[in-house]
Amino acid sequence: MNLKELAEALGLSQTTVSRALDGYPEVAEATRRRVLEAAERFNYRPNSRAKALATGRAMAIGHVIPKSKSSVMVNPIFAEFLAGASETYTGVGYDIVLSLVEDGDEERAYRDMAAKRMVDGVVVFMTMVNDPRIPLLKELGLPFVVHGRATGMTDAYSWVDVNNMRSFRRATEFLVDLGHSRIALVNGPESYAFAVRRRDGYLAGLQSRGLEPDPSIMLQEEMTEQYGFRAMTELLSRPDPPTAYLSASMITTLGMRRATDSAGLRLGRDISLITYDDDLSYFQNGQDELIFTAIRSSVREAGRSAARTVVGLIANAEESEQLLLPADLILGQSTGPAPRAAVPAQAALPGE
Amino acid sequence: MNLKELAEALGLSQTTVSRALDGYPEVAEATRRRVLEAAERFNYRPNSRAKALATGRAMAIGHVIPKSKSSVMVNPIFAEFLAGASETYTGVGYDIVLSLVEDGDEERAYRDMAAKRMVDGVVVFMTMVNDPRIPLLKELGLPFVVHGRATGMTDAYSWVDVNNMRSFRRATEFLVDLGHSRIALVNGPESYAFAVRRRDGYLAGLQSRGLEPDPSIMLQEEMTEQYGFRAMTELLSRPDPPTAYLSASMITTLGMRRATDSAGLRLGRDISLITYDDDLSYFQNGQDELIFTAIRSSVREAGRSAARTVVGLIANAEESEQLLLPADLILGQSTGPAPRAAVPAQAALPGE
DNA sequence: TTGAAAGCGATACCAG
DNA sequence: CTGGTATCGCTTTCAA
Repeated sequence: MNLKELAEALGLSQTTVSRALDGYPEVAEATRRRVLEAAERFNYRPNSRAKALATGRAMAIGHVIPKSKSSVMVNPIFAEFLAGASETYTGVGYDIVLSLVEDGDEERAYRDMAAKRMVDGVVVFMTMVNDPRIPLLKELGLPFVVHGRATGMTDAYSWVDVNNMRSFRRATEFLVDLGHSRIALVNGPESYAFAVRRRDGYLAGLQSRGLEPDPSIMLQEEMTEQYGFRAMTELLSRPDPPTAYLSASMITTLGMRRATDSAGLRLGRDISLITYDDDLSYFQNGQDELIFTAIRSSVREAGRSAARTVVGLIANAEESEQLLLPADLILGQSTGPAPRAAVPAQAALPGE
Repeated sequence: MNLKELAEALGLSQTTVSRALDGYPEVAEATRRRVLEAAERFNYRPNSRAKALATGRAMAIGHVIPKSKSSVMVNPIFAEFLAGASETYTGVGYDIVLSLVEDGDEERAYRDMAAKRMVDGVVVFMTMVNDPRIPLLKELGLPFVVHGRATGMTDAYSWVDVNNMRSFRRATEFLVDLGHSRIALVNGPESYAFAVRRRDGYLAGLQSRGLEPDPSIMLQEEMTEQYGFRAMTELLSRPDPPTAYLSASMITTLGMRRATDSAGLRLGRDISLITYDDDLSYFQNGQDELIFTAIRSSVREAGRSAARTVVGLIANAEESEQLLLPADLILGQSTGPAPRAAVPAQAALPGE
């Protein structure tokens, strides 16, 4: 059923039917009711391709994901972000176009999207230091929002981020306050902006407690299980292994736990481990381990916000928003008998 | 730059330019070269919305994902499948439209997709026993391929699956042969078709080794970390805890490992654990744990195949393919000194 | 308050 | 081999 047929069935012109459906004010109330009722009855939906062509709006947002970084897809953070974004999109009638591209094909993917007009805007993930996609998208004139913040950029652009720096600073301080002095950082690659911020937070945490950083226990690599396993195995085999660990991702942590098992060590007793995107419920279950829930809900909100922003940019090409969400940081310790009170989230500080 | 402008710049008609670009044979070789060169120079790409309207092909495939099952997004299997599918899609010029929907809104999501003509076909995930989406999509006339197989369906439909049943049978037999007689099954919800097949494989494995199943150690639930933790904690607290465990997903296993840690037990020494979608590399690293790599590569191939099939269905609405991929099952044991030889994959048996 | 008609940017049929 | 023109389904002036 298309507009023409619907209009014929109603004995009205396409114009009137279209207007009634889109809520234009100049259509008589009785007519509108009749149209709406018929549309419902015939299960009519406007053809989105024709609509896109006529209005110049595709009503879709592109999300380009470099494929080799397949860890991204497995990342709970990514899933959470996308879930949040989709909440917003469905609310305003936008669709998500997913583009998994080979590394190196990213530029072409964006150029294609822009030229083919499949999407009205894009969301950029896994932002790099000095990310080349930002000037590229500016050049293409494709509205975009960045999840994370590129560093070393002079241009203004819209971004949404969670407070990685503060999360890692507080986690580090927390571990120091528990008595740890050798704390390893099992970070993602510091070519990513978020990894740099996490490292900086870690360093700030050490410094605030008067500890010197040891570069030999600060690792960075693509966040896979294998990496976690190798890193932990190697660290534990040292003469003076760290007693506490900060892990950048759940997947990496999975590998680290394997290594811990292999070494016959027990988390929470022999060593402490804090994972960035881990889940709080274990702590509530009285699990014998340190838990650090930084972000699930913040990331979901970041997704919503990014979606709102990109949609706003499309409507008004001038707008440029920047939003820093506090990571809802909750720390727990179970070596004591009772759960520690959760540390309340703080408002974001400028520059963090 | 659009077709009209490109044609004007070349002093040719839109028709000729269009034909040259799409590789029609009747255009002069010299003209074609000239057109191609100009298109390249002006960075011209046909507007996909206009093309879709004119051809009746959206050149996009929809993937609808129920949101509450957010575990799906985190599932490595899902990521792998999507990566495989996208390889095929990019090869043939299709895009992926992702639709995360609230549970219960699924039917509406499919109806929308069909009526709005955003996509030419869909891929169905997390297939249920007697999945209502299959008759729905048939009714809508939207070409589709199912990842997994619904049971209890009489209609023919296209599906791609990995051999869940055989994987779990062989894993079970493997554990029995190692000397285990109490093997727990930490399964996904048996409302999903794949979970039923896994259970059946598990039961077949026990039976082939002359063991009686114990329903009290066969669990099923949505595959989250929390579930893994709770299930394992509970099982370990029993007077006669199982000595071996079959887990349905990496995420669930993560929770199970926590519980194992809490209980002060060590995998590979005190108990054995096999995870469906786990990674082989640990075994090769000499990790002290049983490893079961069933599927990553098979699932990627399943993704490719599903994409090929749905694209084929769109081209030829009569076609209906069904493909069962063997799970590339590799078992290892590290209690002995040397890695066991990998068990070679077998061809799929009918009915499995 | 309603309708006729001109696009939007491609494809594809029919002539030449 | 090349070009004119109708068409896809909708939105949006412009008239009535």
